[in-house]
Amino acid sequence: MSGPNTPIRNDCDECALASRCFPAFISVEKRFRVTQIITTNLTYDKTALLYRQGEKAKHIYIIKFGSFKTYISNPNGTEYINGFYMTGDIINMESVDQGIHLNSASALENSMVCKVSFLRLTILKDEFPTLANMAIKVYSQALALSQDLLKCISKQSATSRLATFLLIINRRQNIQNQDPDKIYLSMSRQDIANYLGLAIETLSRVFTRLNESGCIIKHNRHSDLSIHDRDLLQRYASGVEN
Amino acid sequence: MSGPNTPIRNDCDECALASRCFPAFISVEKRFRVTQIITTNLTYDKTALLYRQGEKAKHIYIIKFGSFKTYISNPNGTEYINGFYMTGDIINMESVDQGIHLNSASALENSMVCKVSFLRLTILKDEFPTLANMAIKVYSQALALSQDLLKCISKQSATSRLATFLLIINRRQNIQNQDPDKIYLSMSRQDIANYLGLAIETLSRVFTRLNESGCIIKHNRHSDLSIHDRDLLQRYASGVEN
DNA sequence: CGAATGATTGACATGGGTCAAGAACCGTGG
DNA sequence: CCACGGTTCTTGACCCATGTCAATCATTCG
Repeated sequence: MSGPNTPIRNDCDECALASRCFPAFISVEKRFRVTQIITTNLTYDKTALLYRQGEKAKHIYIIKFGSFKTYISNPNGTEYINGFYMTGDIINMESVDQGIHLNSASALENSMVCKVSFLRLTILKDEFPTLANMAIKVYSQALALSQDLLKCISKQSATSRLATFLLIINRRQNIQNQDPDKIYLSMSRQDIANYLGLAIETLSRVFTRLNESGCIIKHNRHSDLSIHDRDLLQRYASGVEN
Repeated sequence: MSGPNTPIRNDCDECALASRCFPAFISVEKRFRVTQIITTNLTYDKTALLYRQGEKAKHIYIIKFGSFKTYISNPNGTEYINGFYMTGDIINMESVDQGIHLNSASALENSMVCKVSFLRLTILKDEFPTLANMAIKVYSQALALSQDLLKCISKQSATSRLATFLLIINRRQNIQNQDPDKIYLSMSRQDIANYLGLAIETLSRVFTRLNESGCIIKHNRHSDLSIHDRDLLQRYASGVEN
């Protein structure tokens, strides 16, 4: 419910993400220009809204830590989750064209983001032409990811949907994780079920089945998992195993 | 099976798509530069392969007419369709980052494409900086579309999946269609079923149900439909109606 | 015209949705 | 720290939608 707090500091240089964010494409001497243009370190509490579907879209958001979901609300009250975003991801790239938020975004946990207006980004791009290459690179990545995620959902069985989902989440978290088998699910079961097109009860049952079969381990909190038998999980994902 | 034939002509000026393709962002006097860099009017016969998953990716492809599907082949032989592309669409934008084809693409009908190498596009971009804006616009659109398509699949019931799919296809075809209610499905039932995560028989049954309920009309060939009761189709899509 | 491929329909089995109850977890206040 | 209520997750029982298998019909192409 709470909005963003005031920025704490304006320094991209000591950001852990700098190497795969805007500064990476700009020489160290000129980086001060970036911090002039990017609003850094906005905090959002769990459940806080980043933006609302239908509003004018003016910024992209880079997640420094934490996670967000994006969702579409239908007139009849139903919601469709269409994306989960985590550390290092950029939110709202799909709205740059139309300038209107095509979905709403809310924080899944206490999170921190940096935001850049489309307009200022264009200014920066004219100053630093290499930035255009970066934009294309990042967009291409985002498209690849989005097609990858499609794989979860176009599968027929609930088991292979969840298995695929877990593998993709794991791969994305591995960029910052130390333990390569650890999975942290910041979203609720309801959100996952919605995203995968399953009933929450089915999802829960599949979780227990994956646990009993020994391919994943559930820890104390239901948001903490680890992959125990990656090979088996992969076979579930591809639908060979049931 | 057959490959591309030789280019017929090299002229973007008289192309119906020019207004929403590269030339649109370049002054008329300089357009000759575009035709020097783009390979225009390659023809692909039905079932012909545009590129193969795993190969080095060097080009994007603009569909002049016709349609293509992209699909991922799993080691165990199964295929997953992850996209349908039609007139005006650009194929392979997701591979620009990694430089490797993440899927295979094949023609669903006799089609014509223009292709541009990533490299030459970068050259052109340096010459015409506005092109970078176009790239971002096009990528943003592609992302928006891909999220839109996700809606089809994350729905629970087969009926709302197909209804959503038909509405999206219709909207995309309306850009060039005269009759706004006409739908032409160049892909097989098998392809649609695969894409929507349904069995082909279920899909077929849903088609008949949509037909019997009067919301779509099937014409002589199974690829030709029209929307008869758009409102009802929309209710099916949103899951209000069953 | 006939074979091959693709689409539809029918009969049956089952995975997963629905409803309901119970368990685990979380935040709040004492 | 524990007690309490609300929320979220899990489990069970039941049944329907959809997958599977098989037969038929339609369409395409030689």
